[in-house]
Amino acid sequence: MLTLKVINENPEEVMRLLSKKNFDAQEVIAQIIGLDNLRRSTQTSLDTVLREINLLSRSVGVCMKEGRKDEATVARERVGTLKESSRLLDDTLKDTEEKIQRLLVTIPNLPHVSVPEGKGAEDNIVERSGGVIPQLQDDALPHWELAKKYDLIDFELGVKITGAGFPVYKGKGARLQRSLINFFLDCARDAGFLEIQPPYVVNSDSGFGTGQLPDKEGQMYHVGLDDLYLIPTAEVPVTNIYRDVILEERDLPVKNAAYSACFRREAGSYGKDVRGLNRLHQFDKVEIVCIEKPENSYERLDEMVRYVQTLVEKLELPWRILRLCGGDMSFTSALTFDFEVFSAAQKRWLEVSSVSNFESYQANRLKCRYRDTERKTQLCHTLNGSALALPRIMAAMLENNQSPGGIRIPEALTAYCGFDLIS
RNA sequence: GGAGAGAUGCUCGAGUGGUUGAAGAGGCACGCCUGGAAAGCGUGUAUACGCCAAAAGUGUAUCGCGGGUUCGAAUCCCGCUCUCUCCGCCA
Repeated sequence: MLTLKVINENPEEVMRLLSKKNFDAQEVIAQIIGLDNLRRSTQTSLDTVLREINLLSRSVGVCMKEGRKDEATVARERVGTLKESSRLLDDTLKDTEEKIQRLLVTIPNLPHVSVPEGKGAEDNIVERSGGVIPQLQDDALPHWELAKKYDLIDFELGVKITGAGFPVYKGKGARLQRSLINFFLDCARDAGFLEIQPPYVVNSDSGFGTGQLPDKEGQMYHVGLDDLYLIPTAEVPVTNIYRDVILEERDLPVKNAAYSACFRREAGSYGKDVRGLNRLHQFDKVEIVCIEKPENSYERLDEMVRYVQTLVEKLELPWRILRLCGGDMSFTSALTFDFEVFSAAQKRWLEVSSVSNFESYQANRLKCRYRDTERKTQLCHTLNGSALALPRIMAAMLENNQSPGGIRIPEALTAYCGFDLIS
């Protein structure tokens, strides 16, 4: 969430930037500023009353010791009346703080200046692209047909065991999954990321810290009995490592990478978009997370984007990078680059990665700070990106590399999976 | 799941009602000392919010979390969470 400081100091600027995200902040900003003024004045009054109570209480002790009982009684009675007003002020303060908090979390992050104007996906800007889109034979199959033909993935079996969106990978399909995970983790380590194996289930504090709660509650599977959530991405547990943490400047940047299964309810999805591997309730992903000093965070974002690019290149997939427009960006992001690979049989681009700088928006929720050179604490910037999500990589790989002789495995992976052809 | 013990600052650890944000030790930082280092000595070492134009300063809150008793709570009472030990179960 945004800090009160930013809102108080530049309300006009905040509103102007938010309009880029098609968010009209005028009313909520006015409310917050009003409530914040109330909060300040209430705290000032409360502090004054509490101070007097403290002084009087101490004097009671002194009076009793010196035998001045009458004075002590007077002080005691005075505290009694002050106590009542302090209770009222305290109620007002807490109530006001809660209201401010509730409003703050409804405001999305400010977009970076380089974010293009736009309403939706059609306004995203292609930043750069690479690879070669293969010319497939006329009877080329989409990946769900290939998966069946070569017995790589059984979607119906998943339906039986769990439900739609929980595929069962078999044989070379399963081995390919495992290879991709190891490949991505090894690449991340070579690029300087520390490998983390996080819990797949998190508490609500963690859900709040990264912004899934309260607004996106319906997107996560909830384990009611224990009030825990299945993670929608490793971003949640990994970023929450740094919740309520004050890092030293020398610790930055933090660069973590984690594989996890990801669970998403994807309520409301349907149709050809969700066919096969295109959208699942459970999938595998390697995520990279960085914590960085504010002045370096965009440089770090750039590094992460270039890193992800090396992955799609090694996998020999046709790719492009989109700079998301204001209207298509997530609630919490300041700048996002999406990676898409071309799935040649479906003849469409599939999103396989999203790399974002959240600036201090997540850090403010997380209370993730660092001590700068002047020993002052300030909020870190947090960034993350998929590197990469498996299913659509698998889809594009199967489709693009098919030929009458079978499906070719890109060279970078053969050492990991132990075969170079699926036939 | 059953029984018991506990939770204090970066760490260890004292503290059972009255300037205790918290003794002491360690760690860390800076300074002195040294040719350099060690040792030694000295100083400093939480966070949040408020007041102040700002710095200096100052007020309030925080001893797992929430509530209560009291003029006053780290200290007493209640609830919750977590950790540890023993038993049971178990990959």
